[in-house]
Amino acid sequence: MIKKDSPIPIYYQLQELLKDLIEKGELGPGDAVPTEREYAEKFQISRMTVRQAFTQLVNEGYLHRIQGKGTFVADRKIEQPLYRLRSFTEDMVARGLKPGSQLISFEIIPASSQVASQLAIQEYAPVYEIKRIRLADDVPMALETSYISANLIKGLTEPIVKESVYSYIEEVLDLQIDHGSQIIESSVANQVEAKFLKIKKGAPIMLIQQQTFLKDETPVEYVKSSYRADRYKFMIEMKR
Amino acid sequence: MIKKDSPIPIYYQLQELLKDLIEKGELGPGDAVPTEREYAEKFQISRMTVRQAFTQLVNEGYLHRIQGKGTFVADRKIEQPLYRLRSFTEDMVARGLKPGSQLISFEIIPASSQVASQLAIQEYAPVYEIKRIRLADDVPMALETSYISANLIKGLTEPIVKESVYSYIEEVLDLQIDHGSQIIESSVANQVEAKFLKIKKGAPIMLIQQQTFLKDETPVEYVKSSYRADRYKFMIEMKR
DNA sequence: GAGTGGTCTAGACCACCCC
DNA sequence: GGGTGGTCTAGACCACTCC
Repeated sequence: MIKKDSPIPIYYQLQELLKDLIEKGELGPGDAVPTEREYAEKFQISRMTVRQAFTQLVNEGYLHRIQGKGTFVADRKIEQPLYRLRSFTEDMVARGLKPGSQLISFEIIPASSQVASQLAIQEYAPVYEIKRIRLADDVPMALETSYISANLIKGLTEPIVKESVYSYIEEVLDLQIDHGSQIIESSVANQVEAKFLKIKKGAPIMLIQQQTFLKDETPVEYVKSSYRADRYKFMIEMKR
Repeated sequence: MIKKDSPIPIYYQLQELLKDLIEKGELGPGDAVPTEREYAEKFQISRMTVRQAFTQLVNEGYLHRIQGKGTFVADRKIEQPLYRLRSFTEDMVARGLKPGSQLISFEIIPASSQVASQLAIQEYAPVYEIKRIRLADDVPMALETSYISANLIKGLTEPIVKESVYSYIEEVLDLQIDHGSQIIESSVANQVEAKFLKIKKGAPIMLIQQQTFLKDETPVEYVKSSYRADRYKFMIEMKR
């Protein structure tokens, strides 16, 4: 179980062991984890070493400690909704709005240097460029341009884009979208954004750039969106 | 410097001492921090205790360690993802900017209905209202108004506000800030914001409202901030 | 009072970096 | 080789929770 003569640190072995138990569901949210002293005794290691493993898992949000009581598997109640990556459609549904979409253009173009760097591909490599107006309750919510590597995601067609790109990637191609990073900034609408979003030029907009990744850090998609500030707010929760 | 007979843990005292040095600019990005053994010797404490302080500062993004070389003040990073709830000061340090603050006003006022509902207190109950200009590298970054229930957080004074409200709450009052929720939206600067932030009226700003909570969901603070859009981006990572 | 996590000690050896 | 951080030990006492 724990190899003391392994080059892998003991605290790390214990950490992975516990993660496994949690991820396999053998320890569910709220369950008490064996005490630090129990693990120290069981594996004949120092309690400080057990603490080192526990501490990291606490920092990663797997466990929480209560002095005098014990160590418990964390509820992911708060953590999950905050960090969950959603498609536009999922986001709107969660907000109680009816999602909609108008395709403006869909084509394969050579990647610009910016897009290439975001997708970690060669400049001029083929990418799908998908421009859409995103609607909520039939009113424009955002103007969105999405870039996807054509060499990674093959066979994307207009009908698929009108359905759901995420479903195609996850279900048809069986690639697992794992995480995304977003950069959010404020700006004001230019002429194009004003026209498509039906707002005045100079009206506030929220620019969101998003990269999405597979588990192995391969970038899948790069999206630039301009949201109407009068209709869209971004909410997140964070742990101290 | 370090009080060994204090009820405040030694590792925590050392942590704050180091944070101060960094925030006051006495230790700049890339500078080597005294070694673990040096601190252990200097304060006559165990090296493990020094490590505990260092480890937390590494996790918070203040320091980074290089095996065989030493421990260094973290480099400036342009876009630092926010995984955890940070004070303005912590946020700026993580971005490699020097945080600063100018107090505009500090008073006790009766809570408006909006503030009362955010803090889960009665309307007209006394709250501290703290208005500040937040600086990054000595240039205005945000205009911030913070509301704190005067019945929950007693004894807040101007000198404390000029130091660190979070430290006061967490260290002196021994209340543990646990999580926060933020609402981010885009807007344009009004006359007041334009004046304090030294931007033009109508320039884009990012409005961030934040509630912070203790573990038992008691709201501690409600903050409304207007960030200069040309200087501030919000970055977050999310799991699918 | 028994058990838990929180803090702390005074060492030890290892892996790594730099001279 | 000398110094750094990385890991680990085998204890100790404290604060807290629960009974």
